[in-house]
Amino acid sequence: MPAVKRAPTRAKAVGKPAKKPVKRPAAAPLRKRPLPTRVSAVAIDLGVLNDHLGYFVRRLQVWIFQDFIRRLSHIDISPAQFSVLVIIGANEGLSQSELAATLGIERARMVRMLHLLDRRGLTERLPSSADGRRHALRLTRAGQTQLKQAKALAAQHEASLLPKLGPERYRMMLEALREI
Amino acid sequence: MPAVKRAPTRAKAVGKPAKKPVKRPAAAPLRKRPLPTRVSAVAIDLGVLNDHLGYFVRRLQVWIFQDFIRRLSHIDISPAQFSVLVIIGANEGLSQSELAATLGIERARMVRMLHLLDRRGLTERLPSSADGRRHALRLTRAGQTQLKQAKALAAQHEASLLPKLGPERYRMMLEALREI
DNA sequence: ACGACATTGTTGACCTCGACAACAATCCGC
DNA sequence: GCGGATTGTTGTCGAGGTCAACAATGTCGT
Repeated sequence: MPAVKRAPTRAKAVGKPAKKPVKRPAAAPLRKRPLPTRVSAVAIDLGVLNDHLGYFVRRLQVWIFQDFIRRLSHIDISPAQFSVLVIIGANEGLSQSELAATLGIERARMVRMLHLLDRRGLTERLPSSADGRRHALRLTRAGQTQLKQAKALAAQHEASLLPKLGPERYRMMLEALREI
Repeated sequence: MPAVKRAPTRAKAVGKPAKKPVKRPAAAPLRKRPLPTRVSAVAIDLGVLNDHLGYFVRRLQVWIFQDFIRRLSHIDISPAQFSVLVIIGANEGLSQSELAATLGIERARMVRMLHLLDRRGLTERLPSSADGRRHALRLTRAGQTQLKQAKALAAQHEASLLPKLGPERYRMMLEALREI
């Protein structure tokens, strides 16, 4: 009986000393008669996934983000960070809550993000004149410079989407999505 | 000087005993003159984000997934799990690698996902007849039943998108995305 | 037939991110 | 002046993506 007794790979490497005998087998015994496997290189059927917008939107989003991340990897700016910098740059003095709500990011998450951007010297949190609770956000000089570079790279990224998606499809989708 | 000395919230609560004095202040000293804050309820400018397809695709994806998750919360099936069940159901006997590649999920991730679905009794990993390395995947009886329910709920979810996005926009986008 | 190499499934470890809960400081309305 | 809401903050949990290492197995060239 070949197959499937291959679990005990590197039993106890560095884990904590006390930790149960480790659920080694992982994939259960499974002792049934074999199955014809797949017909090999035959295209796999997506089934009802073909009728689900969410599936395709997800795939497209991941694909777009990968290209974006790759192109901005030089300056180490993630899509989320880019959106934060853009919004602050276009709305100097807004609060963290407004920023978070605009981008659909949790307030708590935004705190840590801004903390990082602060440490990198890209953003500032100034005391708000009217409201002692708020922080008025703005870009530092360095932040403005960085944002300019990021925008240039992001524009290249965006331009690269056109041929890959088809110019008509691209414009159609962008227009449709803006309205939603 | 009010504002911004509010960091020391719950200094050391439950954290480990030895753990540095904790980077308490978090938001740095910042001692500059205030800034006019925002003009309050004025709509926030998205800036160049308006020209980035990725931004809107991301927002749409998150929005769609939230609805999906909410509707399938009864049976506790995530979008990723749903896609896995659908693919297995439509391609009985395929391998984990094929499945992972089809859905754009890492092989390592797929292992743990299937481990969970196995434990829930929805899927099975049978020894492949031809290749001792592979596992031939398929749904258990319970998995088929569960998938049927999930498909019904997912169809409701999908139907709910139509009015919210507009029927023409919906069909246009689904068609466009399928081709990519 | 044998050995180098590729594939498959698996585990461990790390990191990002979303979601909650709790909290101090502050503001607002009555 | 007091109760309740808002803002920024920290801690914690869990889901996922990524990468490296490994054992078992299969494949191919010679």
